[in-house]
Amino acid sequence: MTKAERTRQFIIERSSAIFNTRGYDSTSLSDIQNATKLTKGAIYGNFANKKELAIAAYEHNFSSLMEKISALMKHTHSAKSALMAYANFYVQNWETVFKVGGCPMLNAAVEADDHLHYLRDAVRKSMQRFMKILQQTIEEGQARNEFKADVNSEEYAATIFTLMEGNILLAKTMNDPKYFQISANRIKSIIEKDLAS
Amino acid sequence: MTKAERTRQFIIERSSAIFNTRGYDSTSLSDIQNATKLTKGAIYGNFANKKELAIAAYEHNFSSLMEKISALMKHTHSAKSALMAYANFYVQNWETVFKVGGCPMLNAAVEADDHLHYLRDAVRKSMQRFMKILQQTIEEGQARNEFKADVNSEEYAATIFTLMEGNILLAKTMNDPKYFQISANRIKSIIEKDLAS
DNA sequence: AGTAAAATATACCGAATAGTATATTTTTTA
DNA sequence: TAAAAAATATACTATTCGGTATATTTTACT
Repeated sequence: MTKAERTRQFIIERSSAIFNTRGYDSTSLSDIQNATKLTKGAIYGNFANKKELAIAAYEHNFSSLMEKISALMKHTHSAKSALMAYANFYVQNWETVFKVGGCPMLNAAVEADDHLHYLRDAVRKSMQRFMKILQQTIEEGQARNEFKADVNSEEYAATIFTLMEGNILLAKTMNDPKYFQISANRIKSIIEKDLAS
Repeated sequence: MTKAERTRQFIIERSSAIFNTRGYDSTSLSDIQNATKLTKGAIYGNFANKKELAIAAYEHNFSSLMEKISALMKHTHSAKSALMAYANFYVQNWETVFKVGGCPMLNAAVEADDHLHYLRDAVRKSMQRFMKILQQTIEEGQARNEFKADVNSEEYAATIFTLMEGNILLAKTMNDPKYFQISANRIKSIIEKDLAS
């Protein structure tokens, strides 16, 4: 890893939480200078412009969250417990996630979808990637006869994702983590009543 | 209504969609000048600063959406159909809502909860007000023996709200209205299987 | 170790930002 | 309709914005 590559990574790591909390548009270069204690020369020597850094920061924010969740999901022995690992993730880790601004997909999507167009592709792809993992988990459950074969895996993946994102919004706005338990219970109920064979 | 009151209302009406689409922080005074064809003198003669206008614009965005939805809910004859009127609102009206930036609660909450603190109170109160309507609808259903008496009305209100907001995020990001039907079906299922007595 | 190349710092640019003081116009009221 | 009051336009702050050209420093290689 060259010096530039290390600096680039350093800038991403130091600025990603700021982008996630302040927003990708409202985060300024002086915010990044402050966080990194680097000058514009160093920043613009490693990124063509703010957009490029914003996209890199988003990818970093998304990846680090997704890795945590998918790691928890992989440590399970059934499709149900994998889905519940996701559902319970925020019950246990909401404080850590909120400290760096909350769910990157939620935050970036709101900015991207009719304002920061340059972020749209990255947000869309990452959201698709995330839901695909849920869908595959459901399909693995179906392959093992743990889940019914005739349920629409894509639809249930979307429903679970929806419940989680909506609850993040609600819990964050109300500053009350009780909602995470509600959504986890709801997801459990959906798995047991609709998915389980 | 004095001239100033009319102008104040005019500025709010012309700028509210811009705040909702571009974001409350990223919307600039020149955006507002453009939309109203008024000068800074007129704008600052009617609002102390951008914050005051942003809050007024948010209240307007929220109210106009809530009025539409609660009007549809009131035209129904049962708690179930009232809840379904909400669930189906976006199935039918997503294009109109998306044209002005989507759900004001979703958009403003993301900005408010750890950045634009001055918006936090307004967003929190409006979200609470909105969920309270859902909760009251459920409780009315319970009073009429349409719904089970022992279900937690607040919890189910939150779940339905969560499903809707999560789906707005998903449908808007993916630019695909199919998700609204999925959430409407899910809410119907919850009503029939969990709430209905 | 010395030197070329790469990386970073410094000093600047023009444009846009929110906000204000004052001049002008429009509205209201006597 | 004339004068007072209210509302709006104009012209101007100081600051911050993203970005760049160039000087300086640090890194990497011979």
